[in-house]
Amino acid sequence: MLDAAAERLVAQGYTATTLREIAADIGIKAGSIYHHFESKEDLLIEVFSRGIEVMVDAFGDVDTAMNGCDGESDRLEAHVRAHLGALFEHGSFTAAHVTAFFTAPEELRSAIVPLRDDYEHRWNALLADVLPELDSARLPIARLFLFGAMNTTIEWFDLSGDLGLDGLANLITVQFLEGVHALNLQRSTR
Amino acid sequence: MLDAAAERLVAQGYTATTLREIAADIGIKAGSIYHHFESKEDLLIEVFSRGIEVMVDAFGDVDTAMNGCDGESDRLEAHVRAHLGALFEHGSFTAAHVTAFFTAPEELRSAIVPLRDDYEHRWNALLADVLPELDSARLPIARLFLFGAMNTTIEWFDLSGDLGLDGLANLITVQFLEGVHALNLQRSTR
DNA sequence: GTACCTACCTAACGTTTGTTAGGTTCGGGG
DNA sequence: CCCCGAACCTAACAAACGTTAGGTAGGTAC
Repeated sequence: MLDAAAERLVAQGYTATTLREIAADIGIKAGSIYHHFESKEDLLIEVFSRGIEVMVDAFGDVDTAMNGCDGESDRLEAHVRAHLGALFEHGSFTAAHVTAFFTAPEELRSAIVPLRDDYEHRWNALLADVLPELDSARLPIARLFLFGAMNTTIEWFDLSGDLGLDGLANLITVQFLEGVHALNLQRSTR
Repeated sequence: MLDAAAERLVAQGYTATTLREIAADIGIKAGSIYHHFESKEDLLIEVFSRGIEVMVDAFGDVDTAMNGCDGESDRLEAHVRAHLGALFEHGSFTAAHVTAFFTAPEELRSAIVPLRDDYEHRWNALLADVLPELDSARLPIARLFLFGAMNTTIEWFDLSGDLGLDGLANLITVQFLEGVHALNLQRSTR
């Protein structure tokens, strides 16, 4: 049911996602949803929260898997890969979060913002490690550029194409670190 | 009235934007809108179209203003500045387009897509000029990265801050061309 | 003065939305 | 066997939506 809600969110945004549709998707009636959640807002808060949980978990998994043994740029690429994985490989929760979060009403958003902040802080810390020479005032901006590049991929990236998520992660990372010119060196650091 | 509709679109997305609200914003009643437009869809198609018009016009103005006399990276930066200007300085049409387009129903979107394609082709041509050594298969991907960085600025950039749109355009351009490391060289090419 | 047009309003229509109250089914525990 | 709770359904509610028919005010043209 949370999966169905997430997919509707991706396709239609907050307001256009109706409880009757979600219910129909899983073969029940709209009123039955209220046995599990107190309201539409309650249900979709859960969806958005899980979207962040998936991202945070993926981030943490990478951190524990590679403890300081690899190069910094490989470490960054692994985290980019994990973020893309959250977007494309772990259901629609993260995709729903990224696409529909800003279509949700303010009071719902403010309940989620603390979780978002936590994830953003992790990325800031990672970027501070990987790019120690970068002006700390520029660090959040660099992160936002990177997020922009990663998150808009849901609008165009074809999972079934030749590139694959590994290739995409490599492309985004080298482009981020070294600029467009480096885009020719495909899979160079792999 | 189109301005009011655009601002509602930015704040709430397609479905949550109601004709009664738009009408109230400009001091008339909902029914009166139908004297100017045939339907809600008709009205919002006009808003989305103008969002692209603003971008295309800004792009064209730069092209005519600087005919080959400047360096390629300055030319790119000028176009980035123009795109950001369309987002922040020419009403809410472009902002509405970028944020709410994907929340609109399919049949509306398909009426707008040709205009979007036109704008994207202009950028592809520009990037092919500025980056002649870049693999042409990677060119649309490079453009999407750049669009991602530029368009997500509406979610975080503070127009009243110290940086300004000129500074932001410079930051995005050098980051795009040379990678994050270049972010320290603020306003270097100016 | 009459005719007409533009811009707006009023009042309602049918539909859809989130939500709720009350009822049904069914499996497991005492 | 009885009871209870979980999971679901039916049927309706008030509110809000896009949309429409018909009416009104004010200006312009002849």
